[in-house]
Amino acid sequence: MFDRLRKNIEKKVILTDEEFAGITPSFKRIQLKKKERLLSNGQVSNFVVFVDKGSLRSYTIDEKGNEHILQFAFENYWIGDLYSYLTDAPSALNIEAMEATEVLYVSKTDMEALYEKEPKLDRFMRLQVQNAYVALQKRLNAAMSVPTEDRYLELMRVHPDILVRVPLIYIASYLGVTPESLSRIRRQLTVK
Amino acid sequence: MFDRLRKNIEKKVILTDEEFAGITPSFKRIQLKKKERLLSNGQVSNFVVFVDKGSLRSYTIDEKGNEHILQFAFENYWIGDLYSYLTDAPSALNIEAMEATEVLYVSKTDMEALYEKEPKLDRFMRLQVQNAYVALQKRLNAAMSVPTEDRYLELMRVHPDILVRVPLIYIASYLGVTPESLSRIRRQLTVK
DNA sequence: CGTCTATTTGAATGTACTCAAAAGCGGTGG
DNA sequence: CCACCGCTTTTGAGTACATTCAAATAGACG
Repeated sequence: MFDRLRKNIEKKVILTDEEFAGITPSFKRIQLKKKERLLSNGQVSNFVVFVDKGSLRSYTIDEKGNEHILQFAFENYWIGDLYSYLTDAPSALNIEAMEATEVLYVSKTDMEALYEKEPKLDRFMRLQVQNAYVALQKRLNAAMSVPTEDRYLELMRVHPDILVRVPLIYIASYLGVTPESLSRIRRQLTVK
Repeated sequence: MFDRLRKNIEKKVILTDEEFAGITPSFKRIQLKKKERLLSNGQVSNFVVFVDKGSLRSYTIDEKGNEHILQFAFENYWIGDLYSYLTDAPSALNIEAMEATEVLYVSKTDMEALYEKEPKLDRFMRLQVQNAYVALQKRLNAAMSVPTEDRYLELMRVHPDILVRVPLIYIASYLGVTPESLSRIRRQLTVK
């Protein structure tokens, strides 16, 4: 039931069976249909979720109505809006299932209580955020210095599953280009 | 001597005089001349610094030899390479003084000892990283969805001091455009 | 099978880039 | 104190790359 969650946490901190059992009651399993939203912009992200099955994307919508994907989340990923979570301000993000998805949901209230009760989880989350920060910095740097084609190839290299699970329009949005441009880049690649 | 540091930490956690006195011996004051480097790529960033006076920039150099600025750090900023710090891997970043600068330097060894000794500092750094993450996410999103001109104006609005302290070439690099392009954008703005 | 969405392709446009050169500015040494 | 040197900023011209708009094709799903 919570195998995947435990394995994920234990990549960073080891828990006894008792400790883990103390955590699980705060996690609620939620089923999402394709295109169903976990968070809509304007709402407060007073939760965090762990993806047990399926996939989601978080994205903003600009004033022209264009979507910009910030993050994909597959099995074993954590997702939420940290800004909104920390400040209790309305979120600018939307978080939506890309396919039938199951997440383990913890409310902010429960999460803060867990941090108090189980310091290892506190440490776990700190490491989690640090890693996320590092990954984000790398991505920003790539966005500024690496051609779209190379970033596409790199993404496919690191996440070959994305190609089959995620439509091109979303990949294009994640890379910061239009679907048309990515389609052309792809064609160039098949020619080579 | 450490007034600015204390004020900075106490924006997030309150320390008694004793607690603060327990921390300061780990900080070493370092003077940097203009263009002098705190970190060169290839070195391990086994430290973190607090900027007490002056300013620095962190940047990468791509295979074409172009620089890409990731971060500016003025008075009251913390800077280092978190990735290299966490993993002990050689850094891809350069950190360089933009003017005569004074930083308060803590080695990783000392810092980890301080975390053990003073849990409040642990909490402080966690909040620090969380805020940095949130700011970075916002910047990535803006880079994808907001025109350069608007990002330039926003930067000037939030940091009017940058205009006078930082050369245009660095601002251009931070925004992810060439100096020529930013110069033209600026001209457009004066016409309007 | 039909409908809705995703992907591809084409043509015209625009935005930022490169390369080159001139003008401006600041700091240093004579 | 001024002249010079190096670096920054501006300007111009040509080019490359991604965008927009429009339309055709392909695929997915009920």
